[in-house]
Amino acid sequence: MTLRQVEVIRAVMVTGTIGGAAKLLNVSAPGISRLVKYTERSLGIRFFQRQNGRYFPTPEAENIFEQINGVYKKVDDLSELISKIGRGGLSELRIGSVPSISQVMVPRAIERVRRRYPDLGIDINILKIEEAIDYLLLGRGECVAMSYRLEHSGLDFMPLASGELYCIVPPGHELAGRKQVSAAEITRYPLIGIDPNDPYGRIMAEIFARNRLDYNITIRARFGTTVCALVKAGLGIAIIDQFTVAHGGYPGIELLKITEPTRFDTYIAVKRGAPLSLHVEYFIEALRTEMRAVEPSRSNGKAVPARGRKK
Amino acid sequence: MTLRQVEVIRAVMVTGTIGGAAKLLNVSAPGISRLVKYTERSLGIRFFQRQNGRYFPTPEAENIFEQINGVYKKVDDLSELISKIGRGGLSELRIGSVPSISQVMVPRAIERVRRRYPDLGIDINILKIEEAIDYLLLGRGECVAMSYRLEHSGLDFMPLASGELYCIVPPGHELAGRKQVSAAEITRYPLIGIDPNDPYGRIMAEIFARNRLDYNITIRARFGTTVCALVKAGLGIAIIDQFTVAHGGYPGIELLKITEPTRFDTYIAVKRGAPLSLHVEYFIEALRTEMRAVEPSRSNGKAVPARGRKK
DNA sequence: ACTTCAACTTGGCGCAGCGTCATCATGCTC
DNA sequence: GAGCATGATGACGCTGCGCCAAGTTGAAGT
Repeated sequence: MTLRQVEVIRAVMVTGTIGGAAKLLNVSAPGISRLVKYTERSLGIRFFQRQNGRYFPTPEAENIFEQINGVYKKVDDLSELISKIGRGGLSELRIGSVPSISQVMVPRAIERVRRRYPDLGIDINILKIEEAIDYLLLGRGECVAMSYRLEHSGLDFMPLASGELYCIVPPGHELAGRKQVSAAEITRYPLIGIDPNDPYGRIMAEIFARNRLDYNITIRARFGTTVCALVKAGLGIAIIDQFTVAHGGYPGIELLKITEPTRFDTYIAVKRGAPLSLHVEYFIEALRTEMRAVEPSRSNGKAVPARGRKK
Repeated sequence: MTLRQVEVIRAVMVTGTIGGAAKLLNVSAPGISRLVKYTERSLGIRFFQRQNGRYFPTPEAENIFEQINGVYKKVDDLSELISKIGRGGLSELRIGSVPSISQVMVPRAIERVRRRYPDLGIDINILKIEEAIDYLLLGRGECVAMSYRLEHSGLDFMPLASGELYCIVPPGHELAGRKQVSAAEITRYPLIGIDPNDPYGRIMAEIFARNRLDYNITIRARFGTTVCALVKAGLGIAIIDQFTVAHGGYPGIELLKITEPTRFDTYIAVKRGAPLSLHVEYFIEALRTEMRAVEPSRSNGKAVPARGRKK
């Protein structure tokens, strides 16, 4: 007894004719005719009386009809539940992100996720570095997009994308309109920066350190967006990762390429050993796609397989 | 969503492994593996987490599991009902027969029916000719095995089998041990017969009429079995159709072939236009088979199709 | 550290269920 | 009696799903 048989029998009972059932099920009549006959033969039960080319149920079939409808209803319930879950219902995607990535890239990735799972509940958290570990370990979320990798035996890191750093200046600034600037030039202006104790701040600082340049942070902020706001307000210039300002993510400032090579690596952190939900996998893939799309240069060929996270 | 998929998902959930499910469903593991994967892919839902070659349900699947069990239960109910009906439960075979056929042939046919439909309720009626019409027209039964065909616009007749007539004598009778006797010889003894007004009786009488023989009925009975009993008691000899006494149906008498050709036709009568139940069709077929098996001579090749009653 | 084992996965193959269209038989309608 | 609608049947092709054999991978045993 297959579901197909139940379906077909029911359709014939409902419509009363083979052709009607065929139309109802969007198939051609011969298939229905054959399947009904085969089913009757294999079960040893006659469901229908043929009377002048018309089908009507036998007394036995009346009994069966109720049961069939019961089965059908249950299957309907099941299908509905499945489709609800298929659209993301009944479950929640809980993810975190450091501020730089959450500014532009995460919303774009989330938009993709929403399209794929319209009913999915989504919980996004902006986390500072130190919060991310607990966030994952305590199961408050499934993954965190981070701007560097830290060693922790309870976490796994997967590379996400690599970007560059830019120098941002307010419009009308002396440097505005320049194609690119060197690190040395940057140090000649009042700088707005992130606390170098913060790993994010260290990334910014590293470029000067590498070139043994002295620099002077006039204002320290914690988030890249704050930095942008301060720059926009004309309080100085700054260095920032490209993801924070991608897609015109922060209007009213100008981006300047930095002569020296820079690199800004991002990662997805997950709790080690915890299986990933389908949704979060989709999110990670979407985020990776979005971020690689703005990567400065990359052969961009191979897509990292979604589940190859071990080793 | 096919029932197969539900079945497989459930089996995997229950057993926890692909192999276990395969064993449970009596198929090989690759099929299960593939179907599960295909189903997950096509529904966009992950039912199982793969962990160290072990399957366990995702949180979503837990929800679905209940529903699947519900479907399963309903399908089980349905299967049970179907198998009950398949064994003949919930319905009744109601048939009638004239005495001559009911004596030996009907029970043998019914035995076949019982084997095929162990749970089928069976109602057998022994009917005199005149009762048969009402029996059918009022829907008291679906068919009647009769020993001749009558014209009635409300009934249809289908040929059943043709037999011969025999002369029966008590053991020790003068004719006992003879291979065959002629009609003329029979008339020399006291005869036990059926009322010639009764169509059944007329059949017996016809053999003498055809040969223009005078004969003398000393005792008149109504049923063939009564005739047999009277013969057995030594009260005379008689002519009787072979079906009544087939398979040693009436021990204690001797059968003598009659020299002249004889013929005893039987029919199945059904209400015209009324559809036949599967059971009664099976019964008719069984009865036909039984009766043709004792027919004196027939190429015995072709089986009349069960439903070819029209025209 | 190497082997072994027990799972699942993958590839290749074959059958049969069920889809299609074309054609035919039947009973109803005008 | 011609035309129409409905099913039945035949021929044929695709694909789901069965099988076996061989390849992975993590866990356990020595």
